[in-house]
Amino acid sequence: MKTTIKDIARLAEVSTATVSKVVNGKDEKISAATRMRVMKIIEDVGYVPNRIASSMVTKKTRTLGLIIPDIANPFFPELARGAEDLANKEGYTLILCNSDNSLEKEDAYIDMLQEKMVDGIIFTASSSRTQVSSALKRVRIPVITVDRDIDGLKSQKKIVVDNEMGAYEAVTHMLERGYERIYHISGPMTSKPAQQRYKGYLRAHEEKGKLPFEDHLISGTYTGDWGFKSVEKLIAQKVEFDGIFCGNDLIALGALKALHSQNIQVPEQVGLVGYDNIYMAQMVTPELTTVNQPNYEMGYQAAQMLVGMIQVKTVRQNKEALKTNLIVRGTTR
Amino acid sequence: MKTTIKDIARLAEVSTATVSKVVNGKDEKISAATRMRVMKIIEDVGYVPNRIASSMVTKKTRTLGLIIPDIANPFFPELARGAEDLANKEGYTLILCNSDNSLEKEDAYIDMLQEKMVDGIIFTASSSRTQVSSALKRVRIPVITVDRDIDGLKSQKKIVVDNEMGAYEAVTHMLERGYERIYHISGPMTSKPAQQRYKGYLRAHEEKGKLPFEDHLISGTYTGDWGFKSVEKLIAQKVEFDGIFCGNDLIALGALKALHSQNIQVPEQVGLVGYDNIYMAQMVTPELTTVNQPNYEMGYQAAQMLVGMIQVKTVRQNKEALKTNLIVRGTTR
DNA sequence: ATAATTTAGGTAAACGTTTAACCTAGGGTG
DNA sequence: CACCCTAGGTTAAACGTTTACCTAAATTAT
Repeated sequence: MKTTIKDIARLAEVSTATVSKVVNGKDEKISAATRMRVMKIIEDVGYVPNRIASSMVTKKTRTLGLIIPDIANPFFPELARGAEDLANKEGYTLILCNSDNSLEKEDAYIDMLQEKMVDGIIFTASSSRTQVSSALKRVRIPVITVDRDIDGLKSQKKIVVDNEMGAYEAVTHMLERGYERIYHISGPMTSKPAQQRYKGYLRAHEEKGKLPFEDHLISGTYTGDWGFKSVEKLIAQKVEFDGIFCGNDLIALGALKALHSQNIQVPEQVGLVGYDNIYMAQMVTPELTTVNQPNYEMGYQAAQMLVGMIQVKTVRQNKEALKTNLIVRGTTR
Repeated sequence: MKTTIKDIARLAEVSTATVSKVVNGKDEKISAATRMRVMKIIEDVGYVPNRIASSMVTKKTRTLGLIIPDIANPFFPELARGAEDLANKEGYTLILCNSDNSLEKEDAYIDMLQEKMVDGIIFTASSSRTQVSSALKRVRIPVITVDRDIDGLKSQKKIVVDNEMGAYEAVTHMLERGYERIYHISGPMTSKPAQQRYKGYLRAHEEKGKLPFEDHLISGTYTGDWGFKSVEKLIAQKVEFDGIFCGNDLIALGALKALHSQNIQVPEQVGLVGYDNIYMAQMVTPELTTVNQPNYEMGYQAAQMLVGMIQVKTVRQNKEALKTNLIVRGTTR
């Protein structure tokens, strides 16, 4: 049978209130002698307090929920790591939820997290979420959306990055280095970041006085396979191009592989730029030029903002916009 | 104020017991009419049950803990994903803990998870853990160790892979393809998998009647940087070699990058083999020959075994050994 | 028609904490 | 000597469920 606070109280010949105070460090009113005695007994019998019972009365679980599409997608581990680091630092614990970009799974997780009384949720919505679901309406705890915000979600706080600017800088860089026919292999255009990056791509062309040519947008999924296949197709169709701006690094890495397999020289014949700056971007040859998205920071700041919301009712801002920066490496000349 | 089961009971003019039964589907003894009435009210007022309170009485939280060194290390996201998938399927939720290979953090997490009354823990120990700590001794819930087991942990169930065999097959393959001077750039030799893989490396040489040359073992960390630097050093020292067997894919990818930067042809001049078969292994050129480690499966089966332990007291086996398989791709001739 | 059984639901204790409110003995003050 | 403090506790209610056991009414068996 598990030992409870009552057992400790009995052994130490004090009340449970006293033990509780010692355990939680609220021991200003406890004499040193008593405190030592209680602590010794706790140590001896290996008592571990039941936080579920605490939560019952304090109404705080010191647990956060993290809903992301897929932890196996290299974009998310760093974000998760950032969130977990802040959570841990503040004494919180993190529940990991993979939604697979499915609205039903997202909703199920939202309900589940609420049932488990998490203190707040960090939420990267699926790219197909266009409106607030009933599960989302039921939410009565703080929610931070990160990377992708949700139209119409009331009292939403968000962490965003300036996707348009990131893409704008990347494409401007390509144009200035003399690449002329730049395709854009993007993720699903239902996702906000994809839309914004595309806008940046367009604006860069505009400002250089160029009209992008026809069919320059190749929209699909955020996977290496998609990048590989798209480039293969481009080559098979013998279309002309000397640049590819990819919706993320995974796509870019797939594209790079396809270019290599056709013996197309990068960056001499074709310039290639990714987005996200995942760890692997610098592990390939040539190293990938990419837009650094502060993934770790996003997770960290999201968690920080969330904890802020939980602990004080009033949060100074409801939007934190992080900056991207272009990292020029070997895939552009 | 949050609505509770009592509110629902009052509105539906039934007892809380009835509501509870309806919510949990234990409604054989509830008339259809009553059930419908209760369900409608739950829907209308948006009642969400408090699982913390349930846990108080059932003593089950339907939550699992996952302790790994670092989710940002590409080896772990898939494992985590596998674990989460099974957990979710069985109605469990997963708490993510990054230990950074620190014994203190591991111990802190173990205590924390116990305090939060998780039903079980999936544990990939840090490579430096040589003995059971006091936190580990305090554990009174099921623990599954995966990939790395812990000597002396009583009643431990484990998921392991045959590391020695995987390495043996990889190195045998290299020897048979004619590579003669094969270095082994490994992870930290305190970790069991590193030791076992090294054993496989040795056995392969032995069976081919070769004595490995001096200083063939270069032991460090499981990072791309380590692979890169080690190869750079080898080259700087002008040592002769025509093969590298790496402790994991990250090391191998770093090594590949170093070889590329020195214009050494892979696989013609030097053969290269990794270990783990992470997603990125097939995204580089040439694609990396590697030992497939069933990461997703490991996580999935660990969770499965754990849930089994939780739900029935008796589990048929306490060790599941998974098979690796060599995937020959482009970095060996 | 009556006894026995089934059906549908109610009652209340228990789970392990926290915490506001209360208590008490000893010491200091005027 | 009456009064008030303070230090160092204690008491007991509350948190929101589940569930073993109970009961009244309805049905079935005899």
